[in-house]
Amino acid sequence: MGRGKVELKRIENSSSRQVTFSKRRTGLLKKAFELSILCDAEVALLIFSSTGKSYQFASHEMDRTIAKYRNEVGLPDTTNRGCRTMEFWRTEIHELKRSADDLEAQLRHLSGEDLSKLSMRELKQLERQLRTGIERVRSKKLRELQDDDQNVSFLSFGGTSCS
Amino acid sequence: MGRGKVELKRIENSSSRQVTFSKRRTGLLKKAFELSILCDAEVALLIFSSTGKSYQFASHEMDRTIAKYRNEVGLPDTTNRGCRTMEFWRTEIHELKRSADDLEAQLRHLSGEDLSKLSMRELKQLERQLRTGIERVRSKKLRELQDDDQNVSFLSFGGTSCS
DNA sequence: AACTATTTATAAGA
DNA sequence: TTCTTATAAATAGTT
Repeated sequence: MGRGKVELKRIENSSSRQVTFSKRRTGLLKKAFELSILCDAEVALLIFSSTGKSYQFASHEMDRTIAKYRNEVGLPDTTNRGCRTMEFWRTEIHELKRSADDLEAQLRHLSGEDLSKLSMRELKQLERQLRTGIERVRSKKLRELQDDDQNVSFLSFGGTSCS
Repeated sequence: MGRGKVELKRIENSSSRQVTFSKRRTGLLKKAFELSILCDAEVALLIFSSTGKSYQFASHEMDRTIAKYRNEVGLPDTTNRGCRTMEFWRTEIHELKRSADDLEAQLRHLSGEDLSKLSMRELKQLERQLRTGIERVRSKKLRELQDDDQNVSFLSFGGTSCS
């Protein structure tokens, strides 16, 4: 984005590299922040310049996010020697439950329940989504039936040749 | 960037939020990668969706970058008690994630995706569910519109009486 | 650090 | 999910 396209490789000119680093670092941090807010995500970003200066962003407690990562990867967390406080787990579970609630609300909406809080815009979107869904289910059904027909044709052809 | 400006706050509509998460996550990972290449920087990025799914990028060894961070910040290494039940919590979280995955699968089915493993019986059931849902959404929409009409009638009656 | 011409990212819709 | 398109945002090169 800018006056010219840039090849994806280390910028050789040191001062250009420095300037680009500064601009893009800012942009990246901003976008990490936006993602965490808009999408309710947990984001941690660590940046070290080639000269060793450090910059970071964490939507939640940095250590917590790192702990989650270690947990995910299956490695023991070196911060706490593999142990975490009760609070960490409590929060983790609470958040997962919250998102499950969210998913359940979506399911209710798609079943046409609990619509009272939805705006007209959301209702329209929901209807579109349902239309699409039903469309796809129908065409899948049709395909299945056609496959069955083919089987039947094949079988009765065999039968005919035998009689 | 897009057809409209977006307010910087949690996107309420859950499926829009998911779509935005998917797009922006991709963008963010890409930019993290580009920064590391163009500017010869060390970058680590951890992202967790609200449903607990994890995504990451590391230009170098992730642990190395995290270690650098810890070194930078100074190791505040909090004490750790009550960590014997770690396995219990791990399992607990694993199960919650599994049930979230389940819910997500159901949602995909209702959106007509991922139908390949469903039997004809299940497809029929799904179609019925979708029919019911769309019916309910439509009647809700209708009621809303009728309410609007009433408001409009009321307003124009008022207007008329004033002119 | 500011300025813009351009490129990129992405929101909304299909 | 993936594509398309209109628009918003980021940023490369310049001053």
